[in-house]
Amino acid sequence: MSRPVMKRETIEESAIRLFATKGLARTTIKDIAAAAGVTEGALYRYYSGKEEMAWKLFNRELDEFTRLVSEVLFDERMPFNLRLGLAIKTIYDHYKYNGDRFAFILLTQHGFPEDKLLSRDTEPMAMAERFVGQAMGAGEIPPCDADLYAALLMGAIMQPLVLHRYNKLEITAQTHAQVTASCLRMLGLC
Amino acid sequence: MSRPVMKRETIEESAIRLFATKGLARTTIKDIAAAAGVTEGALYRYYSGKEEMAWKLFNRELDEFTRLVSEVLFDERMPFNLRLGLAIKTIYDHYKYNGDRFAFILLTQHGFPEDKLLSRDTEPMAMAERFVGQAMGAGEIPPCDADLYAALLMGAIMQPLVLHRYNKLEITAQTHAQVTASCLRMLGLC
DNA sequence: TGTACATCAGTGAACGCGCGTTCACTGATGTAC
DNA sequence: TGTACATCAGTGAACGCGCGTTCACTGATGTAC
Repeated sequence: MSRPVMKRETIEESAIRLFATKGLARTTIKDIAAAAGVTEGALYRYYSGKEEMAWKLFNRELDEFTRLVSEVLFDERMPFNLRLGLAIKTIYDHYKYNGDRFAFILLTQHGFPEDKLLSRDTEPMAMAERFVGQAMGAGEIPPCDADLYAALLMGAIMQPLVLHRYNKLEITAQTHAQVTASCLRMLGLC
Repeated sequence: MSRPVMKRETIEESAIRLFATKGLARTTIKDIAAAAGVTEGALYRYYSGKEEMAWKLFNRELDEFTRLVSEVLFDERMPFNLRLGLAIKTIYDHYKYNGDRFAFILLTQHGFPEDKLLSRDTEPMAMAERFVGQAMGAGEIPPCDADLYAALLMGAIMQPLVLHRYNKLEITAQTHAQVTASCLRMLGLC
């Protein structure tokens, strides 16, 4: 048995939840510590500071998201339209069951300094672009700017989730299917 | 002639530019004052504080944007598809010629406390929803959730601009036309 | 088994600095007469 | 026209507080013998 009942996970969950709801800047170390039931110093056993913690958690969650979606998006046993549909279902499910973790990467990305954002490698955008590129190469999508279509796709898929987070849009069990249908029409991938 | 050469506009322009590039939280009063060529106290002649200034500027810019787009989006002399195309052109032009002002409303919205966001009335989303609703009522768009389609539309239109701001996507003179075509396909409005 | 020591997650109080804010003041411009 | 005064945009220095961070310490758990 590992030595004590470490509070690391509790701290990280509290931080993510607060970052996702109040934003990076408005969340203080004191907030996080209180939510996690520890004192403020405890945080520094695991991270060198607030900024580093936020950035590491952000990368962890974004990598996890990209991995999850890539798995179905590039499963070559399925046709492209089915892959996209499953990817969208995966995204909406992930949002449904991990609202805070998802909202964290969805809403706080603009809170980091630009140079940090630019240094990331496993971008979701690169993933989307690769998908569109492959479908285009296979002749399933009319020739186009893969990166522009990737942008349109990501924007359309994510915006409903942002709005839902602000209680401005209802999301039902059918929503992901309607989003999929719309995206397929947009891409000309039917 | 109004009394002195007031620095108010300079301060506001500097603030918007800094907010748009560094974000609300990372921009200090000292930054704004330095960029505007005034001392820090000058700001308080026009605003009661940093928060109030940011919020007022945000509302001003968002209202201006909504007004601009509404003008063409609800011009009943044109058919719906033309209206949407012109609205998208208007948006992309506004971004092109007022990059900082646009990026300010595009990127800093998640930096305000949620209750402030919820109190706004002239939402761009409401505008988009109204447009989709009208087109649907006229039988030009197959029946659907107007609010979901509005979300998809807004997401698709805005995402390329966000990415361009981070140097992750090129935008050319033809981009807005490609975006329009994609959106029309998505809505089934051809 | 019991005793002495090592480890280390978390404490709690203090620190100090960066930040937003305040305010008595300046000096240029406009107004009264 | 000239003189005395009012106005008020912007100054500059000080303030104070909220915040992230530090660090000597505690006490529970594991290890050596």
